Amino acid sequence: MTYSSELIKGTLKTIVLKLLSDHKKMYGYEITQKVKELTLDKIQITEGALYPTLHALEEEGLVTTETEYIGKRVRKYYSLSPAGKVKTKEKLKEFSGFMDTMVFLLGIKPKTA
Amino acid sequence: MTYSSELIKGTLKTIVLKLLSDHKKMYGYEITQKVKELTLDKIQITEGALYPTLHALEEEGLVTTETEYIGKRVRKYYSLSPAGKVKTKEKLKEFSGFMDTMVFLLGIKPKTA
DNA sequence: TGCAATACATAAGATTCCTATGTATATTTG
DNA sequence: CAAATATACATAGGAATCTTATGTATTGCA
Repeated sequence: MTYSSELIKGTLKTIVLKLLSDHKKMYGYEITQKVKELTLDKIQITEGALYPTLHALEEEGLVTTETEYIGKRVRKYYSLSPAGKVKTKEKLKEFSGFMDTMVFLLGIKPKTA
Repeated sequence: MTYSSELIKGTLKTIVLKLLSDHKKMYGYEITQKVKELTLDKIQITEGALYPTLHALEEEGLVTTETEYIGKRVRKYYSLSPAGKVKTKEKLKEFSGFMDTMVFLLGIKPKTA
């Protein structure tokens, strides 16, 4: 089962930033697989969504890139810039607050981890 | 402070359905005010988003309407249909699951209410 | 050798929301 | 009492974000 994609909307940048803050350095395909793995296939990031997002993050100066070759195949690694680290904290805080609000509004009992 | 609207995307229908399930009968403007009130202004539903959504819910057969006149001013009440009640439960369950997934993925500590 | 996986990328289209605008009535306030 | 604000509906145009589809190319495996 995959969550209807409308729920994912607006959260992709936050997810990517968070993963980069945990792993220092990741490439696009790796990010799609990591999300799949961590969410037990419940969230699938499509490449058509991810790559433009990564390019946007780069343009915003939130990530830096370095290209590496694995044999003849190119791999583009992304890392958080200092501004990206700040932005990540902001995004996580905002999302956290949004969820608290939604939990209250919808009367949902969160799984107390 | 208002949450950046991108986060709200995909949740509007769920919010409306939930409010209708709590209040039996509400009109559009009332819904915008209720959300504002319950979220302490943190979530603002614009009319440009709400009315088309209500019309969509009606077309989908999830709500029924009745028009009332307050003096000369029209008021259009919305209520959940049986199918709407079922859908509400589904949507809430889905959103709840999505949040659990996101909490894990983003390493967020939910406010244990 | 052919299929699946890895790895990048973009274009066209769908969805969902916001901003702006429009209409009209009712209430509050200076 | 006039003007501003609040109530109450509605839609069109545009922005943002994602999906689907497509394209290119390399690598691993059966």
